[in-house]
Amino acid sequence: MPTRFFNTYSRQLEEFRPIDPAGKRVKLYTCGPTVYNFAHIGNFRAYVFEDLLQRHLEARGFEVERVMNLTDVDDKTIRGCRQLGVRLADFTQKFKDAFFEDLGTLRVKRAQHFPAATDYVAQMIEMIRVLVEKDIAYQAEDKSLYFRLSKFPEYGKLAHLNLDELRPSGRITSDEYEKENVGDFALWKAWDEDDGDVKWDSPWGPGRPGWHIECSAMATALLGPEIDIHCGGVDNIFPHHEAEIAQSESVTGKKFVNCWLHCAHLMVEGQKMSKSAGNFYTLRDLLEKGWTGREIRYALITVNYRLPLNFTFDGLAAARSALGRIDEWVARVADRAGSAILPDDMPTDFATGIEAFFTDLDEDLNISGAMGRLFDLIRDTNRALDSGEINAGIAAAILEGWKRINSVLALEREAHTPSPEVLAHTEQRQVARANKLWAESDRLRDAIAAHGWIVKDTKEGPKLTPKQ
RNA sequence: GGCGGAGUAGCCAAGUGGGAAGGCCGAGGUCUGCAAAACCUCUACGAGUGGGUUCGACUCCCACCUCCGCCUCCA
Repeated sequence: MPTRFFNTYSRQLEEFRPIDPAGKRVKLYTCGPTVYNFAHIGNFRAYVFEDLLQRHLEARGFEVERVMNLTDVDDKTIRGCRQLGVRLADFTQKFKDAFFEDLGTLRVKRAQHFPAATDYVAQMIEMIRVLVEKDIAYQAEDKSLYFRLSKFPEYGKLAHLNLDELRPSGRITSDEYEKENVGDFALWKAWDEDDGDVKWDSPWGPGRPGWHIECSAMATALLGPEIDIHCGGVDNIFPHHEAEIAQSESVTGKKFVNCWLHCAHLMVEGQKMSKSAGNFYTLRDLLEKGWTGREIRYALITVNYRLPLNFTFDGLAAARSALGRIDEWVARVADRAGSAILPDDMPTDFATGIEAFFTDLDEDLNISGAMGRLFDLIRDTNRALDSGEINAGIAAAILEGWKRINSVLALEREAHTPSPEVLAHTEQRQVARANKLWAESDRLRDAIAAHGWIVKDTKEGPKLTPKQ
């Protein structure tokens, strides 16, 4: 069964085929953060979705070359560094570092390239130069350079907007009067006083690149003129991705992107996330409230990317419970597998269940379906474990299946090893229990708990589980 | 006004022209010194509303209602 994705461009499910003639390498470009603040969970929804995409493609045998850019120069970063009176690079570095730390917390696999816009200004200038040469870019009275939309009739096709029908909104303000056409977007912004010392030299005078050209330049510089998949949030479709297409294709003459994937917005407790509504959360805010990275990952990843995601604390609690169930199951299967290294053949029901996890993801990353398969597998194997139908070899095979599934989900609990002290307490407690010294047993249980472990008495003896 | 997305149990949510997945919560049970945990079982005669097509509609068509997004630098 082929992998299919919903291409924003065609608004249809399309079979995925890489440009690579060998059908192996996949070029993936994902719009990254603007590093002017800590990223919020809405941002991370997109990055977690892209991570699921990358991991699933890899599980399907593709070699993914991914680029995620860092926008480290734009209006907001400039405003931020000016307010603090620090250099732009110093201002953004703090948020770059935080961003990578957050990606780690959410177990997002690292892209091969994290280009920073400020390292690619030369490439941006070169692209603009070509556009000027082709008479597609022009310099306006304000010294800035703009993209001449009349030269790119395709503009609007991704968003399915008819430019002639665009309703003038309040967001088109009067300061755009220098442009030939209100829709023409900036390629190069001429320096002005508000920019402080943030400026680069160019053939058209000092200034800085426009936002859209940043992505075009970094994408084509690192991945070449043709990209398999380009991702972002739905709000990037217009105008950002539309502009990327216009710029890149005007320069290279090639189809910029084969497949566009956009994830829907995230809401918090049914409301649009906003600072004024008091429901604006960075990842750090949630960690402070005691939630873990993988719980947040679970909550973000388990709703299909094309659906608006309502992020709630109930949802986080549900994620915690569901993860606990998975953890118990993994521990139980691993326990039964023991030291068995060579897996036996699984009963076919289990094997098909594991495969179904992946085939569900093949259909536009149907994560809900796939999670259903996983929980079916969990229930079925738990039942079989209860009735003693699973030997060590079969357990080892199931465990292998889980490892494959987890290579996509990245939701397995971190390995914890109990300290010698905890182990000693556990042993002493067994002695106390054998002698029916219940008070002593309970005291030791509390002592173990104080070290962060929960001891459970099972038929096979005491089991230690880390708290959380 | 234009374009697009979505309404399925208390919450999240999947698939499907013919038996309504799965998760969380809840109830019952098994286990247990107790507890906790875990595991098992159960939980929508009904799919925003009203029509239509059909032997049969949650699924297809039409209308309406509600919510959400984009409409020129928000993931």
